[in-house]
Amino acid sequence: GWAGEGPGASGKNRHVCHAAARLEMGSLWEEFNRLGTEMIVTKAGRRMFPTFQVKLSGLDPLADYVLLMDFIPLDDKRYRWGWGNGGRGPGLGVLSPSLPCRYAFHSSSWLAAGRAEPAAPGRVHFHPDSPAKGAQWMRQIVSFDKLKLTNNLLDDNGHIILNSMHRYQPRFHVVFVDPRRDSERFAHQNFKSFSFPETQFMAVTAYQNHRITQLKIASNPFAKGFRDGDPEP
Amino acid sequence: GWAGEGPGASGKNRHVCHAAARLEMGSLWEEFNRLGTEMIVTKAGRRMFPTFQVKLSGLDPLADYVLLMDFIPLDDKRYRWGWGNGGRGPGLGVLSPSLPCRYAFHSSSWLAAGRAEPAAPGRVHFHPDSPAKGAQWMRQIVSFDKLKLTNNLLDDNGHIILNSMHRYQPRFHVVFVDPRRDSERFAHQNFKSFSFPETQFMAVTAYQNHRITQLKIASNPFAKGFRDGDPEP
DNA sequence: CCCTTTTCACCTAGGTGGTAAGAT
DNA sequence: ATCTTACCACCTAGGTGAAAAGGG
Repeated sequence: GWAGEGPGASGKNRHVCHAAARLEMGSLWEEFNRLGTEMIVTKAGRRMFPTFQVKLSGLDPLADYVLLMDFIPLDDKRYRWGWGNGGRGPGLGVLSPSLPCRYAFHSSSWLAAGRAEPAAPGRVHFHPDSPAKGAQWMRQIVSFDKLKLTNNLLDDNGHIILNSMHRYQPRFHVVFVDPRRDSERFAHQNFKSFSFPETQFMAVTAYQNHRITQLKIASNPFAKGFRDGDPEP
Repeated sequence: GWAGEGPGASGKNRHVCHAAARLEMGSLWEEFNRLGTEMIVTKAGRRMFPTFQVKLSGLDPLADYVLLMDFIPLDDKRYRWGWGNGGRGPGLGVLSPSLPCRYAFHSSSWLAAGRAEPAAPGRVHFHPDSPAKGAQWMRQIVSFDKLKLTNNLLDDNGHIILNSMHRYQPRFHVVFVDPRRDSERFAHQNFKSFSFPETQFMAVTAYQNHRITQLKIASNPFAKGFRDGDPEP
């Protein structure tokens, strides 16, 4: 679906006010989201799967834009995976209305386990083709497949630093490169942000929900080695 | 070594007049050049080996530059590989003083065989990081490893089109992105070109000089499968 | 005969989750 | 007990020259 701009869309520069972004692979994202998406974080950095990809429209074909992503904590909680009631029955499953887990009855689920760790330095990831003309960005799908997630607070590879067992919302920003000399004064007008709720996820160092593991194996080409059954188109 | 600018260095824009480029892997290029470098061209496009790489200096760190390459015919001849005298003795080897072939006595050599084919459309290859700031270009070695050579006159992948059995000189160009509104009028002042004689080569569809083949196998990591003897650093 | 095309085994380079060991 | 790390087999993706087949 199309993510609307956040509050305060008024007063935006004409080069971004009509910008729109459609999330690609939306049905796959939703399939993961129904189970509770998990993303692996490692010391060396791990790519996201599904990859965050958007189709852009409404840009000025002749203007320059920078595209970037960041990740914001969805709440101030730390989570753990388990039963939480001493194993006498299924977990409550959902602590937040936005944390779906249909299968809590059959297995474990995510439970709040205290306050969030201090937020890591809020890094951003610039799309490596930045800057580029609006026409270039709109020509085809924009893919953030070079973006990597790490749990290493001292990372010096420019990867996105996240806390494991915390929940995050990816955000996508379109920034107009303002050629005016005093462009800093208009910085707040020159960008537009997009947030797709179906892309939120739990950062983990190892998968907790076995259904997530199976869906990753089934849909990520690089995990084909772990598929067992007969293939399907 | 450092390639000097061509004639007419005067009148250049101050953003390029001090630009300098040092060819990387110079000793490897010279080793190939001593034997008579050959580069494979294919329908699908083939990378060069050695890869054309330069270390830049003298740019304005804050100015934008575009980097690109093109290939110019070294003469108006078509060549063929063989003895050329009916097999009664070694070939003459060198038809041009700039076409070295130390080993003509022991094997075959390149011989002129008529006038050159009509020149293919003179394409250029933009370095994919273009445009970027001078500081970015000077930070590390600039590598043209995405550049591919093809003999397909109808190529629509943007590869460099060359005629097989013809000799070429790679050229490297540094172009200052002039922010002035009437920058077209200064286009001739805003670039600087570099030409390294040790990078000239013969375009071929299959290697002719067996020594070239062996040196490629010995030095290109992707050809390691064809090495036989014991390894060396 | 000379040159080009196609296919192939063999590499480099790097993205997967499994697994077992390690850390707290 | 829970979470993290390091290593591994197994993939994708794509760059090599050899060899055989194709074309003029």
